[in-house]
Amino acid sequence: MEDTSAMDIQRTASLLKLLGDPTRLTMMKLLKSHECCVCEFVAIFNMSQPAISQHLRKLRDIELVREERKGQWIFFSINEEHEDYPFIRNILEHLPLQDDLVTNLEAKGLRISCE
Amino acid sequence: MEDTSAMDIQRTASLLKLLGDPTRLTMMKLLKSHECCVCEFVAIFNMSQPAISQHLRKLRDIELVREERKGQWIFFSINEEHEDYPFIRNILEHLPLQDDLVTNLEAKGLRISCE
DNA sequence: TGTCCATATAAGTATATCGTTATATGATTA
DNA sequence: TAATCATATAACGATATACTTATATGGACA
Repeated sequence: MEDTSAMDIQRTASLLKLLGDPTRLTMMKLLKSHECCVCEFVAIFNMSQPAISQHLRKLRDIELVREERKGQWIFFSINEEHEDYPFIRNILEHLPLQDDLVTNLEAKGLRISCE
Repeated sequence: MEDTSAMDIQRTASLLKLLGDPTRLTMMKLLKSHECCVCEFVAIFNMSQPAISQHLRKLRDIELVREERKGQWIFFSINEEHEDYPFIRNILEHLPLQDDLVTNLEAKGLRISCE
């Protein structure tokens, strides 16, 4: 029988491992203040669309983010209902705002809006 | 308003990556309440001595832990002076105590003490 | 001084991770 | 319905990671 506290360590370690990638960590910080769609992330990170899609899948697999289709696009947002969200929010609050990434997108006319 | 002591995304990501390993995360949690030497970790994690040594080196490389020789042994402790220690402490406080690992060591007579 | 013991490093291997390009999927819309 | 667009998946390669075993190092102390 496994010790339940060891499982907590285990789960926390895999959560931290997921957040321990600069692309995913920035994604999470960004999503804390803005919903974003895949193509926006592609523009922000200057990375291929599949690479972005794979990062988002990892975040979604453990339900750190949610997706919602709006018109042509699928928007991702932080799942504030996640059991570990308070813990995650704590981590994200230690990071500098990444809003300039979105501002730059807007400046280039690449920001998607669905109003 | 965001916390003023904002951490660099890149540096935070590599810190989280380091902590995102169950062995190292447990080590850090343990070190928060007990100094431990390498051979104690070997007994606790049931892992080879070089494996333990390599994990500790990673933690020491970014100065999360300090080492101090006491007699034959080298004891490791948490570096509370680390710039990011408050952040790290926050993470560790989210974890269940791992003191039973040390208690079990004592029960087996494997706990090293230097008095 | 020489031996012993704890720890560190070296070298090698298996697996994981993160990117790529090519292709599939599936909703939207013309 | 067919074309289009955004996104997902597949397949693959390069590099990183986390172990292993073998060996080196270096302080403690007989």
